[in-house]
Amino acid sequence: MGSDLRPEVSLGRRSPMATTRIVVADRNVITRVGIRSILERNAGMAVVAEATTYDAVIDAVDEHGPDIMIIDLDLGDDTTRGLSLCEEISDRYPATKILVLANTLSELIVVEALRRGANGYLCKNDLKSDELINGVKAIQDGDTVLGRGVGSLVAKGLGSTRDKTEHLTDRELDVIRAISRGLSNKQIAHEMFISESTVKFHIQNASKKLNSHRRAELVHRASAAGLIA
Amino acid sequence: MGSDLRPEVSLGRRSPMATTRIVVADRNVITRVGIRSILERNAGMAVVAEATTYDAVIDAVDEHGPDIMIIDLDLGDDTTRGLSLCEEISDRYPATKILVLANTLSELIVVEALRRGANGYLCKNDLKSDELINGVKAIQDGDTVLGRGVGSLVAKGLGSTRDKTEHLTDRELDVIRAISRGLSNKQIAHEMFISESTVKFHIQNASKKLNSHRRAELVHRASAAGLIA
DNA sequence: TTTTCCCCTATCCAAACGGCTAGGTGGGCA
DNA sequence: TGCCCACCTAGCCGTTTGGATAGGGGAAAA
Repeated sequence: MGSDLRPEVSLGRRSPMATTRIVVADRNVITRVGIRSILERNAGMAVVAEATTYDAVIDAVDEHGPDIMIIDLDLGDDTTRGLSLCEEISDRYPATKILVLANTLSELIVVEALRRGANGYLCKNDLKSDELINGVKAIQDGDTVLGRGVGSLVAKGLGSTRDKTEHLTDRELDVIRAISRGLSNKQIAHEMFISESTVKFHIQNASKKLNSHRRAELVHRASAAGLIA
Repeated sequence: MGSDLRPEVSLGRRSPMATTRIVVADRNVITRVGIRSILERNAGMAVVAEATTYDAVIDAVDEHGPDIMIIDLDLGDDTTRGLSLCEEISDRYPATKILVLANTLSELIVVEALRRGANGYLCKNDLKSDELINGVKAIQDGDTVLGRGVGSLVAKGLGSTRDKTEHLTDRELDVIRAISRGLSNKQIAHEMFISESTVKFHIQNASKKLNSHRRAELVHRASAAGLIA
């Protein structure tokens, strides 16, 4: 089912013995070293660069033009930038495949990443070594790889909530962050220089998008989706 | 400053050339491989076992009696068990030093871990390879190691909020988890087979401990502290 | 230019919440 | 044995919510 989404066939440029050149982006050394060890244990894969910031990722891709880019979206404190990064890389270097390696599983992020050009999405938790290796191979062959649990999540979301989900507006996020700090609508209104009605308006819209019916749930979902700190 | 907390001097049992035997507990392969690679790059350190569940940790320590145990508290879906694990290990194997390697930095967890026998607390994010290595060495020498940011956090918390913070009871956590799912007090009461009054009671107690005044904030704090998923 | 989207505002009402006080039970530890 | 603590229950009252409905303005895209 994965390959249906992006039906590109693998180009002939990959001879059987060529090494796959990989760039790894993750702010965490342990993870970088771990990925490198697992991949290089496998003949034919070489990690040619590591990056820890969004800008460094761009530089690394510019310099090495890797076959595959393995990236944790969560480099800075803003997952949104990681998503734009996917877009930028897949626009400028269509030949470079992107494998997102996330900490958390969030429907919102998964669909958004795929939409912006990611070729795969694996969740670090409970990932096995060979799943990583096979994932990389599959992606290089032009498949789209969704890890265990990810696929069904996306499938579920695609039918029902995709349209609602889209993404939250800036003001909606501001309001949610304020709520997470325990502020009442009145306090939020005052802080944001808007009326209480508007606060409620934003909350209701955000609630519909995240499919929640209580502000506590709203905060939790936004938090779990990595939308707020 | 770290060593002041636990002033044990290093025992003579460590000859200069002996290898340090280490057990690593983390549910994430990438992390396990990463830690192993970083440590074994260093002569004199050997990872003798890896564990991915609470029970496996106990088994591993029973079997290998390691010098150092590196553990991510977040093995199952219950950090509390990770904390009891620290207690159990430090009780039964006082010679085994415990280094907690956490994903998130939470005052609550840090103080609790130290109280229960952890000898160090490092945060994976932005950790450098040599910080890990030096941390392990320092811990083996009997020091208490608190990573960048962790120390000041604890110092800050020690004065002010320690007493209130303590820890949440099981029921309180259950209620918070239910709240995060968007349930009303009535629904929670029904689900937990208790009265609505009791639900409110638990919420109020938990709120005092986490110093919040609104259920949304409560959820957010518990979430940020890693107490709920 | 028309549509679309984000942002802002308003009013209504039932339900839910927070904060409080004041109790009762049973297990574990000193 | 008595104390502490986690757990459970009750009622009150003012405030805050959720949910619905019904608008207007401005900026950008189609």
